[in-house]
Amino acid sequence: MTDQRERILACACDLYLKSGLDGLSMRKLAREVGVTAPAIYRHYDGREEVLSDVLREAHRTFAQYLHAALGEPTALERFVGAGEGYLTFVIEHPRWYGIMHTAPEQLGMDALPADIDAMQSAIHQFWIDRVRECMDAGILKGGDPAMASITMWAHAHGMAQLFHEGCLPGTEEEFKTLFKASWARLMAGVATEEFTKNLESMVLEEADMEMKTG
Amino acid sequence: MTDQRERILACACDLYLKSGLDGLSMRKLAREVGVTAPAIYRHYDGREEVLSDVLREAHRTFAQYLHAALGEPTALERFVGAGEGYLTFVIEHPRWYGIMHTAPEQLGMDALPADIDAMQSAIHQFWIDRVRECMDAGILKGGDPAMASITMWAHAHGMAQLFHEGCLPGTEEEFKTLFKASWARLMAGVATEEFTKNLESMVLEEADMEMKTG
DNA sequence: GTCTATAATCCGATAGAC
DNA sequence: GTCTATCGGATTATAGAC
Repeated sequence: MTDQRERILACACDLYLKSGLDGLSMRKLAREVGVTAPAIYRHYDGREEVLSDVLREAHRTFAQYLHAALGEPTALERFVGAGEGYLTFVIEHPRWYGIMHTAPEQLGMDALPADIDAMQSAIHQFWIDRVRECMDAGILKGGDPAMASITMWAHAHGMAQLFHEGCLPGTEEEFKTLFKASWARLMAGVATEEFTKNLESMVLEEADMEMKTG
Repeated sequence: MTDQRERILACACDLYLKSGLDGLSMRKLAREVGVTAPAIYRHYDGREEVLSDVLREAHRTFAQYLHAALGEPTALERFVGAGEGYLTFVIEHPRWYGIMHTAPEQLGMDALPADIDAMQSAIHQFWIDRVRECMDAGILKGGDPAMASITMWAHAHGMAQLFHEGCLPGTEEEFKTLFKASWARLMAGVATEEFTKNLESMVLEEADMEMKTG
């Protein structure tokens, strides 16, 4: 029954979110479902396939948090809304955020399943679209939206990681404030205007040239 | 003999750098050293203590990469040099970078040993000092150096993570270029000047206020 | 579809001989 | 200091009865 497979997946998600990757074994999963271990193999080929489904659920949930911003009327609000969705997901679902950034080999896979890879690409593309919108609206500086989105993506991802590692002091609420203040610094730039003038002509254009020719 | 303990540590580092955390078991370590497993316990209380020493080596190496920048004559060059040291370490030693950002519990420890915690603090402080120098030199905008350094730290860390996860396309050399271009964007800011003017008066000051009163 | 039973591996750690 | 031998536990996964 597909019914039972869904029950198993639900339990697998619960178990992972509660105990982490190491806590998600076929035996414990079976106990959680209320059957014995071999019964799981009737519905899943092995642990790897279970993890794939859990990972799929993580991406689905993450995409929901982001797509909520699509209801906003302006490019700026969709941009900010997507950022807030990201931030909320990071705070509310650290474990799901974690598995999404766990190397496939560590999950016992040689490579990511194609459909999950496609979900990642779609999420990445969603971000690029939000950035392009804001470029067109004169909110973000012009240029390649994919490049600018990498900068913001890296910043957000780094903040999330440092928070989850406990490298940033404070509670969740303080982290939210810290995150937004840091984002604002990224928007405005950390260097002085005088220095930036020199930097832009020296480094930025040179690097963009290299990227286009390389 | 301390001699043998050093040999074991060297093998443990090799083994970890080659096979990762899961590949570093007491049995495999013993085989690598050329003895049997119980012999390791004469020099180390257990796996946890071995991992502590490996982690210590990672921090030592990382600190060396950063401190090389202290030979530079100006604040800007020390700042840039530290950034390049960071980038080089990230590229040359992904596994060591990885273990430095692995949760203590995942290493089988309840907490980080005090001396390693102190090494982390020293590294963090080193960064804040470089930022403060550049603020004093008029290169970076004024404010709390610790806050500005978090923004840059998060960006660099995020770039490193995305690179190691394979989320960023390209070779190591292309990543270097990408990293520097992204850094330049962080220095100059991603938003337009018009938008930044509004943002600064709306969000940034408000957030800084919250941080100071909170 | 689920069960019992079990195979086959791996692990950390220890006792006691030498 | 190192060995052999072993304990006690975990895991994935399968065979075959029901």
